Amino acid sequence: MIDIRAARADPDAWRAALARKGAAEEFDALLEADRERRALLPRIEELRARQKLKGKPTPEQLKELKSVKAELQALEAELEQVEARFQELLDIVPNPPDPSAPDGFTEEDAVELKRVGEPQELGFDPRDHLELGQIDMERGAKVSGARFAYRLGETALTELALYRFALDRLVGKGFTPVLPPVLVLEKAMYGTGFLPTDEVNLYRIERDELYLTGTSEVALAAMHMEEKLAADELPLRYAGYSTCFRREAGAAGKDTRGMFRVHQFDKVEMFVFCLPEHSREEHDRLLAIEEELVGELGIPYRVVNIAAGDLGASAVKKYDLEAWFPTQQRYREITSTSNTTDYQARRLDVRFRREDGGLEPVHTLNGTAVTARVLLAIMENFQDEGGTYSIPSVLEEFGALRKGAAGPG
RNA sequence: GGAGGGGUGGCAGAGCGGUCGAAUGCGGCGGUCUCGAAAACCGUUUCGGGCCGUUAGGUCCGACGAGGGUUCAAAUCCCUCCCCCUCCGCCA
Repeated sequence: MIDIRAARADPDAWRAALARKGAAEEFDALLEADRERRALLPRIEELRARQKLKGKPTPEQLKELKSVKAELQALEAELEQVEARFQELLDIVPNPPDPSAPDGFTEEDAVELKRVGEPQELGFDPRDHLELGQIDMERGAKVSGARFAYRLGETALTELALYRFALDRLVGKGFTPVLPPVLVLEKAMYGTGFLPTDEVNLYRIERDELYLTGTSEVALAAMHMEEKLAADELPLRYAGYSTCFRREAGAAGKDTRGMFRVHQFDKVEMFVFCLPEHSREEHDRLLAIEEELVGELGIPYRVVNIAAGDLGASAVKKYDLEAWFPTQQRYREITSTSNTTDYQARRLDVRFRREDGGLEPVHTLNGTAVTARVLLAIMENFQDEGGTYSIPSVLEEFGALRKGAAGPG
């Protein structure tokens, strides 16, 4: 949620920034609800003050108190409605974008920052991951439905090596490795901003009122919810490894072949809690780490700066790292890192204490280290004419075999 | 799954219809004392919000696991839910 007092103090600047996310009207409505709320509050507080009494009331006082109560109940009912509307708007007004996020509302409005590595001239028709790896989508569909994959044999080992490689590198950079829960309470989903807006993309366990997380970001961010951190323990940097679950509700018909877009995949995620004055540099640092990992693997990629209107509600700025996929003849997203400043921290109520004693929300950031998609990029980019692919040597020590086997197992 | 106990300030722990945002102890912070420190003593020490004020601050409201109810009035009484602890059973 946004800082309503800051917004109230400088409404024009906030409105202009939010307009770039297409949320100017919601912002206006929020300010209006805020005004109504603040008109009502003093009246209620005054009545509550009158209601207070030490000791037993006299009959005359009792009569007076009963009339105060009636008046109070009417105003409180009114306030309840106003507050509900205020809260509803506060839930949906997004974090205003950083000035350095480009204008625009679509994927195409993203600005390319750089390209690294040359896509290889293969000189033959490239095979995709289904032809190169031991991946069984048919049985996945039989057992779990569309968009579920079995990875077998060497493919399974190589995928695991990839996660182990990423965790190893992150631990070397001071990240704490975490195996988090993947089922979380509603308040964790709400606090991280996936609810109420992304409800349709979440798997929900109705019987136990739990949600399956679409990224370990949720459990990592919520780990410190309702906590007061000490300034000197920041930044806290975590590297979570977990399976991720997504309904992909808006993606019908998109990326339907293979395991490029599935309901269940695995991911190593970076998550940082830091001081507000450090979040920009932390964001650049997360991007640098993503580049380093993909660079070590030798995958050709580009970096894009996502347009303001294409950002999620929480992010003020987002970089995507896109790998070259020979069969698609284009760059596709493999990692993404966002600075969510104090937006998540406010919702989750994660604060820290300054030297002078003041409590304020921390800043939070997230970034993908690797996902199964990186494996697909490895397969496609390092394949040979015979239908096998070579594996980056850095993965060998983590249990990947030197050569991938050809064709499904 | 069964039986019992409990959730109050940074921690421990009282309070069990009004004078309680809350005794007391510990811890923290400031001070006195001291060459310095310890001890002792004095003071201070929750969070959120509204309004007033340029600031310093003032003032009022709310919060005793969460939500609802009773009452003029709830930490205190009633209901529902959540969480924690102990024992037993079950599973790993």
